[in-house]
Amino acid sequence: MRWSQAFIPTLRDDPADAEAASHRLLVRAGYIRQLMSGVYSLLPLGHRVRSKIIEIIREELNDIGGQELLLPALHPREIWEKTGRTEAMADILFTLSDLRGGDAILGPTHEEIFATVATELTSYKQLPQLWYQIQTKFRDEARPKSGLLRVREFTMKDSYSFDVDTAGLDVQFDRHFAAYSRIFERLGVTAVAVEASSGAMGGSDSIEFIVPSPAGEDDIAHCPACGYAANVERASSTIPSIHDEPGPNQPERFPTPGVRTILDLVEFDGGATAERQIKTLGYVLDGEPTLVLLRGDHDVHEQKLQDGTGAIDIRPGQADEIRELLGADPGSLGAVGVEGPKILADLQLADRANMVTGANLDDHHIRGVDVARDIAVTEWLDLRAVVAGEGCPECGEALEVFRGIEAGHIFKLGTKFSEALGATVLNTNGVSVPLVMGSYGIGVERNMAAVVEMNHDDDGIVWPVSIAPYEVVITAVKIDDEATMTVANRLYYDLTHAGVEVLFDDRDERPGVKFNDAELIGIPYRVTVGPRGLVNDVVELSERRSGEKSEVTIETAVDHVTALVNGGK
RNA sequence: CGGGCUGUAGCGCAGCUUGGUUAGCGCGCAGCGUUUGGGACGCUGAGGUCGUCGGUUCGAAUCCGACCAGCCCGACCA
Repeated sequence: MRWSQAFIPTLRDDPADAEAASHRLLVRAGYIRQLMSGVYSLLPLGHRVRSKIIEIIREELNDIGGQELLLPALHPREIWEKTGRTEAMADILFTLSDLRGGDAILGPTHEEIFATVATELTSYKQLPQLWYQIQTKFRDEARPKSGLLRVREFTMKDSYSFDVDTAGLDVQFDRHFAAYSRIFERLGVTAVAVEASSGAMGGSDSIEFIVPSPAGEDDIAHCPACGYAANVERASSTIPSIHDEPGPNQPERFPTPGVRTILDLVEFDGGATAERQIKTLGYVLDGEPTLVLLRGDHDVHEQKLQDGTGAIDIRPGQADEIRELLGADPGSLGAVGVEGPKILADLQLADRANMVTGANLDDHHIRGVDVARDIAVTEWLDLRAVVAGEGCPECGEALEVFRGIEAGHIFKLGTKFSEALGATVLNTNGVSVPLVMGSYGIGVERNMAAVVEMNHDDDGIVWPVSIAPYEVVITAVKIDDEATMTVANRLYYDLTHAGVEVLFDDRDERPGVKFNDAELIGIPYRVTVGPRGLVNDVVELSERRSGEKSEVTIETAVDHVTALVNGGK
């Protein structure tokens, strides 16, 4: 491509409000433009990168036996009703109606639709099957942000496996794990596999591939000693146990004027340290008032609350709801003697005694609380958010917590979708059994952004050769110099015919502008052609990532570049 | 969904408090000239329903109201 003819609108100024480095660079370098909140146009450079990412994914999926198909983005609502996910995913569904008044949904994911297609499978002899598509998803995120990292319309490679039993599922799951690892390696990102919450997908197991980056939105607990890694939505940890002094035979109420918080009670004369307090939170789970109990210095993790209870709609109770339920305002709540609402207690409260909690009477607390004796706990759950420094559940060493981008996610679904949609086959015994499914997703544009997050410097993007929009840029330093243009044109022709993707900077710009633009858009290699080198029959070859420059003769330039490009793939 | 903020030329912004000629600046863009191996300079010029609708007023980018859009923090999120 001749740059003078290309649509590459680079910008001098940073776009407003671009907090993520990848967003700022992709906009400045002319890859993307925002159309509306969470919706982006991909300009030619962006489209080229996207296409290359897709091709890598496609190759790896085909390699593990995947067959590509393409399902609609527009779905009838009634299929989604069958699995209950019009409820479970209600807050992100784009919905619309057609001219006949029918309800439709823009697909946020495709388990239902693939399962519907899979009803055509009839025998175990047809299994295993692995189907995938590369297609546009729509999710009405409440708050899109960080450019391509969190959007409302995006391309996803989603694959679905169908097996007659869980052993088959395990095989397909492991194959995806391997394929995803290769994909991220080829894309030029480090992705850490971590245990994750399955959320609204349900199912038994899921693994996320996380690209470490402060621009991400997931927190990962990681053990540097043994390699344990899990999303904090699911991570557990060990903490030192607390020895409680024996308390009174009965809990006793005492006045605590003005005490509203855990910290207030720590500082209150006659109060208690946070470890000796019970924190009582009022939640509403699927419309049902519920008390959530944790140690005073621990925080609830709502995803754990959701996963532990199976509730779909979770929200903190309003002040008036809590007062109606317990008779006191937040700040004086407790579960001692409470009957009626479900009481969920964090595992760390088990066996604790002589603790302090709210009395459900403003300005009063209760001390000497023995959890087992005094509180009618409905269910014990792991509800506590893991904090850095706590012990690894596998080996006990101190955990680290880091931020990352969810670049891929693989799920063992089981039979939830196949049962709901009637996707069954006959097994070897002639018995009709639901297909055992897995689903596996990679967000294409999000990975584009993740690559940029991990591969940039002060001058701009540094693409790996594998997905660079062009592999080489030829910079003609002086376009009105006949010798320069003769050599540059020749190189452009020869390299292109050698199979190298070349961007030929033949623009009427000053050299500094051309160098800076080439670095901003991140082309891995640059061949600089100008009078200064041509007097010695050489051109300059430079590598974007290292900045290293070398001179090669005109005759050997094509071979050098071709070797570099092929070596970089 | 709660809180905060912003909409003025392709991009980044000033002007609004205190209403009053042809609404400005930087970058970018077009023409001409000088320049030319790391973001050049001069001259000339094109480009704006001041987010939308309504109100107040002799007069609204400016004051008032509603709406729309976007951004940030939080909540939420396969």
